[in-house]
Amino acid sequence: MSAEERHGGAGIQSAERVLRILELVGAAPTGLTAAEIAQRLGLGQSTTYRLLATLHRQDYLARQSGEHRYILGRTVDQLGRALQYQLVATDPVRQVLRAMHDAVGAPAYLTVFRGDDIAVAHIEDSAAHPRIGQLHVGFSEASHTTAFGKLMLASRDDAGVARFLERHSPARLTASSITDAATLHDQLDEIRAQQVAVEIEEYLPKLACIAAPVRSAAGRTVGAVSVSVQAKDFAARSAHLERAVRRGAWQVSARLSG
Amino acid sequence: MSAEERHGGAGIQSAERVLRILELVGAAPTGLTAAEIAQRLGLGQSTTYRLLATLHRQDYLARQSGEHRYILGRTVDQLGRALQYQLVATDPVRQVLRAMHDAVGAPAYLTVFRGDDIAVAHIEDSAAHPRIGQLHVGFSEASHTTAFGKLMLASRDDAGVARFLERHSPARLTASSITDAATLHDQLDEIRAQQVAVEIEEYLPKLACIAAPVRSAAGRTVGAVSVSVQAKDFAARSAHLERAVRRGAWQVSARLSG
DNA sequence: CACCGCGTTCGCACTATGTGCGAAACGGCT
DNA sequence: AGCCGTTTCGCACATAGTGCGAACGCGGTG
Repeated sequence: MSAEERHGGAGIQSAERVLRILELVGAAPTGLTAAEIAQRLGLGQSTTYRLLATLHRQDYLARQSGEHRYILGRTVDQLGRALQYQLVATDPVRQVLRAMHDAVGAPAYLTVFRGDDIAVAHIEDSAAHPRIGQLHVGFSEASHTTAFGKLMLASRDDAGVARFLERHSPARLTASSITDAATLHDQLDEIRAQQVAVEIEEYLPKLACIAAPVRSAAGRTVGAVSVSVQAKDFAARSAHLERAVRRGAWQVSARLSG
Repeated sequence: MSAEERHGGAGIQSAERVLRILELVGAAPTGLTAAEIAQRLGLGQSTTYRLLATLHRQDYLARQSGEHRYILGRTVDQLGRALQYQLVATDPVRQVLRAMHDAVGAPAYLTVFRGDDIAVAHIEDSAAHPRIGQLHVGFSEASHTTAFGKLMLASRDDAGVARFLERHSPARLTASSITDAATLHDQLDEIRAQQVAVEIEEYLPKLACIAAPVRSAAGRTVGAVSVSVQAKDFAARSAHLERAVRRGAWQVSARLSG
């Protein structure tokens, strides 16, 4: 055993290297040469070429004729598409979000829970009601300070929540962010009872968000539908918004099973 | 040496296994359990778990709390996005295609050359002028029977073309498809001279397509802009179409460099 | 033409690296 | 308790992976 972890020691070296190569090439807009990769990973030529050959064979990497640079290949595209598909942002689902957006006059979000991450699968907004903050389609770390983050945590049992908190210490984002585990625990229980999660200025100042759970055919909570509005408007509109997200989440769930 | 290739012998076994796992998981809409993966690959438990641990650590795979299934993780998303970015289908570029579509009243395509593959980066169409055939956004094998495929081959030297033909024997798709290497060679020369490629019913019956090359700042041909129309209309409109794709390709090239 | 510089492949010797097997620790469920 | 299935651990073996240096191929250059 050379280095790595002293005990346990998962981590197949050559596998890690291959994965790292993919990331390197992905991060380089115009690709990388074998030499550059070898150098950045501190590997010998021989080894590098064999790793690259493996990636090339499986079409994870491609290279232009003539050029000596490696770029991402078709298999990466396939994987990305497969993932996109798994995020269920299909046309019928988008229509639901659009209807929600039109009904409440605010940006509507579909998020999908993936391990400890939350994937924003789709955002339906408009010039009049633009998406807020830096929230964009793609993966992001889950946070207990967002309405859908709460929903995700609420879908777990105590042990699951504990495991999450071990890895993600509850950082305070705004003055209203919860940092106390007991308080969070209570709030999750209430969310489990109501099947709706609310967040007011815990994630971003001036903003509030309300989310309802999307379920798989088997009943598992797999994601959330949410809308975000100005915090000052929230109290007056909450009943209406709640009905809208509940309906939207239900419709999305139905579209999934169908 | 166990099996695999008798000589030479590229192919890092554990790397291949890791990549194969990614594909397996990607192909399974709801993910796979460790046992299923082990079984499908014919591997021992121990080994499988170590490979999975590696993928999990680097966030190529994720798993829901509670669930024992592995699903694609955030790094796959990142790679897919990086690739998308490399395909240059940015907003300004799309605007160019939209303008082309409006100008010629036909679907407009942006393709990017990637090794021996062609990636359809974007299609701009409309209800009145829908995209044709099964051509969709994503990777596909290059073919000398498409206008952009010809353009890609024309961007290579003789050796490069030869290498391509070794792997992709020129199959006849329609009655008009070229199958003779010498004829193809001549046509490629003409394309190099004109800097435009035309295809009439060589790929799909009743359809014609005209494409112009997109270039990188360095002058390399990196892709193509094209429009496809009914074959019977082509002759009468060809001058107009040619001007449109030339202008579009130029504009896209400029957007890339800028 | 002989001489580089660069990218790529080859051969080889060494042992670290990856492997399978079996046992054991978990965790849920009845 | 007992009985799943899942996951971790420990160990012994040799395969699979590694680095090094040399050879090959090629395009450009004085």
